[in-house]
Amino acid sequence: MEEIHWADVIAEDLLKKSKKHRIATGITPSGHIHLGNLREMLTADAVRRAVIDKGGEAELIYIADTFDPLRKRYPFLPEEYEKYVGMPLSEIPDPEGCHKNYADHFLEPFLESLEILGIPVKVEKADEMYKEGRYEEAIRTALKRRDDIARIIEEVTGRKLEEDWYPFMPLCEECGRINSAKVTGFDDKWIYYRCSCGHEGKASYRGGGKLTWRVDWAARWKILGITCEPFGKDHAAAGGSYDTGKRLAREIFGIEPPYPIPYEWINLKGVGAMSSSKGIVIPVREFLDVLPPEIVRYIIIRVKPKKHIDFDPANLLELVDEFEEGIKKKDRAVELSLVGDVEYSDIPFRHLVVVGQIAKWDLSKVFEILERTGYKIDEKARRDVERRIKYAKNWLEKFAPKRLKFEIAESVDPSTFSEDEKRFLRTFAERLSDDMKPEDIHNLVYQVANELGLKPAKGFQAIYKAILGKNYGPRAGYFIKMLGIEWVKNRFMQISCE
RNA sequence: GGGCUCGUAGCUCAGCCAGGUAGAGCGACGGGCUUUUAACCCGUCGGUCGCGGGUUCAAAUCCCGUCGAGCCCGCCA
Repeated sequence: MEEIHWADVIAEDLLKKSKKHRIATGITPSGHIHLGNLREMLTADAVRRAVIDKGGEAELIYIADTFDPLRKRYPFLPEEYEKYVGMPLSEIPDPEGCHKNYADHFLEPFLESLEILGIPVKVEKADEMYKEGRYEEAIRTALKRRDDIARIIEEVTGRKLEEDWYPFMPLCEECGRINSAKVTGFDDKWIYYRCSCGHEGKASYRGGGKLTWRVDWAARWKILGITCEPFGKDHAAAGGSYDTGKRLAREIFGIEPPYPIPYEWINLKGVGAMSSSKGIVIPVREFLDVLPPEIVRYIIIRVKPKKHIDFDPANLLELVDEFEEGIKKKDRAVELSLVGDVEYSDIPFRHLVVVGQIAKWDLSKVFEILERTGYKIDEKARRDVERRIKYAKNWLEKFAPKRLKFEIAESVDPSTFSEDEKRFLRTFAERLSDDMKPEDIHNLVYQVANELGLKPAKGFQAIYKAILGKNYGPRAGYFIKMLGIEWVKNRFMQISCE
């Protein structure tokens, strides 16, 4: 039986309702946006592609909650940022001074990442939406129907709202905070408030504050015409924000709530759930230097949204193997992960990691070795290797387990070699000559070992020990050729003549 | 207390939604390749599908219950 990818299942569902879809995503740019956040984007994008593949229309909207207050001074912020707590992210200066404001600082690299990942989004910044008055009607509705909204929230969550609760958070013009003022009344023109800083004032319907989270969410569905939205499991819990949003959408705003796609967290192996506030984070942008976009997409798209992902950067090779296997089999998850018209050659990433190290990341040497190891280097392969070798290098440096790395030892101590090993190295070195091919060199190991009555394995070990200080290493023939016959001879003689 | 997910081979998991003879990869074991970084090829071993009930001609799959693990329910996805 053929297995249907989860994105296709959802797309089918969506298309039963309508041909056209707007899928919403939303991440608060309060800190580095990380791999966990990315799940929302990729879940949405996989569905978008699936809908289009089935002949529908779909687009992605990314709502940046730039008007949300800074909740606390996160560990990565300087002490003086204490004073900005409670102010909207869009109104706080960039902690590193390189962008227009705090929100943009984290937003921009993220948007750059989305582009690399091939995720086309229409970006909406919440602060701008409020300031432009796009929320105006919703705010009026919400204030007028305060009692109905309160009742719904109380019914769904089982918690009691305060008498003076309003679904609106005024932005205090005195202290600049958006989470400290209480609405005291409203008329057609203004919303009146009293702030905990002591200030009393009036707020505009355009940018003078924002709706509280649960109401805001339902309101934006209406304003933007959202038909589908992935969201974290926290919102999906019974009595959570989706449950209230659903009723608010129908009963207050008169729309059908979007098709929900709850998804699970991504755990960093051995560390825990990724969370910007806890500082457990690999910023997405950084990730994309280490892995090609299609692999990053695959990490997430291969798994059903409701299953949690344990992500272990050190184990990536297996995943890449699986991906490369999937290309051949035209696996759907792989198909949904490929970006643009990238073409893969048949050279495994795993192999590039080894070859790159031998070639010391010199491209022409890389090709030389690849050809020697039997790969045909045509245009396609050339482009592919040029692209992926960079990732191999970065991955190796950042995430790879130590055993995959090797380095030429500066020097080795001859006294750590046995007589047999020395004898082997000396004989081997004497027989080495410049005109030998890698294959000849490889064969020489067997010849010499046999002549000396040693097991070939012993010979190989001696060679690696002499070059790397470890008893294993890359294929001996081309490795030695690569290093230069003279150099190897010298090293071996030096050890064996001590 | 509520919600979600998971429990299938030694390990990682697929299969469950649309019931029809238990699958893959890795590992282990055996063999091959003039061992090479977690290379390749062939083969073998390996599972009471957490447990108990129910529905059915037929259940890993659907229903009820139960045990165990993880996560989420304070406006962080």
